[in-house]
Amino acid sequence: MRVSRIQAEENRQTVIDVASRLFREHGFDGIGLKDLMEAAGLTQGAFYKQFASKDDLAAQASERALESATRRWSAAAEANPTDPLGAVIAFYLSMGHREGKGEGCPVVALGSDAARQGVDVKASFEAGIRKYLEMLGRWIGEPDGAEVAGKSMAVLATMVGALTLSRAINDPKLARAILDSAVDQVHAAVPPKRSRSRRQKAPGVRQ
Amino acid sequence: MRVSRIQAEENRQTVIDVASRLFREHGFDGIGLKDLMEAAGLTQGAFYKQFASKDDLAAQASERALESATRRWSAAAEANPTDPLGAVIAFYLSMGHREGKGEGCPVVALGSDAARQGVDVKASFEAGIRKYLEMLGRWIGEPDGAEVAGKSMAVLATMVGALTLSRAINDPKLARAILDSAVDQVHAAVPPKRSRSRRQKAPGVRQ
DNA sequence: ATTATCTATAGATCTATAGATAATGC
DNA sequence: ATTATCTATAGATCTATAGATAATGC
Repeated sequence: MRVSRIQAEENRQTVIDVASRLFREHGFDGIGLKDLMEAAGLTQGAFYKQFASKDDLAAQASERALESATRRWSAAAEANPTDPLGAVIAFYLSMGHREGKGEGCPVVALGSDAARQGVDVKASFEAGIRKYLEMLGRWIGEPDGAEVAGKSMAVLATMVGALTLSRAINDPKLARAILDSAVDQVHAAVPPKRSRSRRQKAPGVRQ
Repeated sequence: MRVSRIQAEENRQTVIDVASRLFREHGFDGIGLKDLMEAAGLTQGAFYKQFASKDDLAAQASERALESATRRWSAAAEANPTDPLGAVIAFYLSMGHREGKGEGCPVVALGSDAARQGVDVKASFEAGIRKYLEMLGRWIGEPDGAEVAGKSMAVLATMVGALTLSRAINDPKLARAILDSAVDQVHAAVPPKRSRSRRQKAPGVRQ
């Protein structure tokens, strides 16, 4: 029943991948080790040779989920180099993302859960969130560079909040209206490149 | 061991109140009926004379939590009639709110959990969210009234997202920066009354 | 000889139900 | 007589561990 080291490492990676999806779908408390291991093609007994505890897996699966999410942002941005922020906003604030919890943003799928977890899970989230902010900063960045960090934070908050709200309600029309409003607000807060510098100098406009 | 109808109804209300706090602290899956009932001063066996199931309590406790949250918004607004929105923003986007999950906004404390629940829990959240939007709309409302609903949604999204992000990370400095950025963005999107109409007519400024 | 995985299980906990108890409400 | 609450328990599930098994790696 023993497998090679290479296979064992592959199995470990599969467990993390599977967990990053199933935790997003059911929450950390909503799925047990038995189901997680079976979804990875193993039995529950193999778990503790690979991970110290369920919390340990939660931290590693969170890290993996955030990595996958930031990679998706990069891919969307690279596919649309003239408007990377617009491309990310378009898929993030979409009804498809609302419905695709398992492959979607872990901050929304597991944000409430993460707030109840220990430092390791929160460290995974913090690293991913910093990565999000870094990317946003690059796309929002202006010649003078002032307030870019703050604007990135506010934009990310709007995105996370809109998707959270859209998923907590039944009515798909209200959900879509919330997502659309968030798109509008981000576009207003970060004017498209062509007219950005002109708008910035308009009097009385903060941020 | 039997109590009067009045006392029984009081007990039921206590269970809902206690659950609205403990669910926010531990999540729907993070606390059992035994602990919930004991926190309300009863034993587990009394539960099913009062509620049909744990899901039933989850829906009622969500409703109660949202009612309590919208009441808190009203109170803050009435205590500061010249700037109700500013008053709500100030306590909502504060480090105190970040630390007070059990008495704080249920959309942030239970948003990820609510997305996995059935229609009843989501209906409780939807009603509370509509109430939030209605209040924001009243405070943001302009003479022409255009786009108020959309702006309310975007503001609520920014608030919910910023608090969610602040709780998912370890670093209190980053948490505070995120909350502060959200305050700035809301103030930028909704200029204070005195100068609102002037700012609205500035060219090139959307929303 | 080592070890990745398996089967089996300990011990705790979960939701839900059953039957006893004792006070209410008619 | 009714019923709100209690004690007790069924049956399922949870995390974690123990010991067996069989293939790897030396």
